[in-house]
Amino acid sequence: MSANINATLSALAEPKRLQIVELLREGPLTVGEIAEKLELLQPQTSKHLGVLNKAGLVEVKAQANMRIYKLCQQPFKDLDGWLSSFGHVWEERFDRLDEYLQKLQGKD
Amino acid sequence: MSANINATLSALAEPKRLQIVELLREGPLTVGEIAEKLELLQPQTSKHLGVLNKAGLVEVKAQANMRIYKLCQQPFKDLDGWLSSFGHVWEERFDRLDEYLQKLQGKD
DNA sequence: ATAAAATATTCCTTTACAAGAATATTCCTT
DNA sequence: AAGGAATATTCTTGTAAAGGAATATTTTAT
Repeated sequence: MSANINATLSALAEPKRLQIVELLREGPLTVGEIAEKLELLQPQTSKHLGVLNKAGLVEVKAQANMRIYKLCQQPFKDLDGWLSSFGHVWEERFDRLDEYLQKLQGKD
Repeated sequence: MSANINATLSALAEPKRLQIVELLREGPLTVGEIAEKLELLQPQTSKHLGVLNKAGLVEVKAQANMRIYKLCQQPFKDLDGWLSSFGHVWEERFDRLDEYLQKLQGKD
């Protein structure tokens, strides 16, 4: 459903949001806990979580008057899949730069 | 030398730059070729390549009056490594949300 | 019903950054 | 040496987005 690498990368590119994601690796947390652990103000914590949620990186569950946020796994799997599409680049024994240079030479 | 995930993510978050990186998966290219294939103007192509270079995602080799750009592998490996640090999150059989909810219950 | 706690939302200001256009630089060719 | 090709740089402008402060919303407790 979501292989939107761009959206995932944009959401993760913001330092505070990256921190939030890293914190959530250890398990679900409420907004207040996230704000406290990362020393963020509550409003910006909520806003960042909103961005992460919109990008599909995070999901919420309401519990009493608080919201518990946890990571979604799909976008991370997608990102991992995308990264593996680079695999063959490193696999190649020869440096394709040499190949390219020879190709240039041949144009004379 | 570089495990700067933030820098890598920021550089990749820009759509055109992501395209450039995806294009370079298939091998080294000159600025002109990149600009042509992605239908970008040369100045912005150079600028995006500059950003990618500064972030360490790409390296240049001067050849005649052109510059050949190719991907660096380290940052992608780092990113892959970072992603695998999420592994244990999905591995866990039980949803830690349940665990968290029980912990909340216990606070009464 | 009211107050208080937890979270979300709005408004404003500031900043970062990408696009566009023009120009500068570098290197080759003749 | 001069001209042209490939690339880089500068300057300006427009825009998206992050931070701060204040306020609104929702839920629980009394």
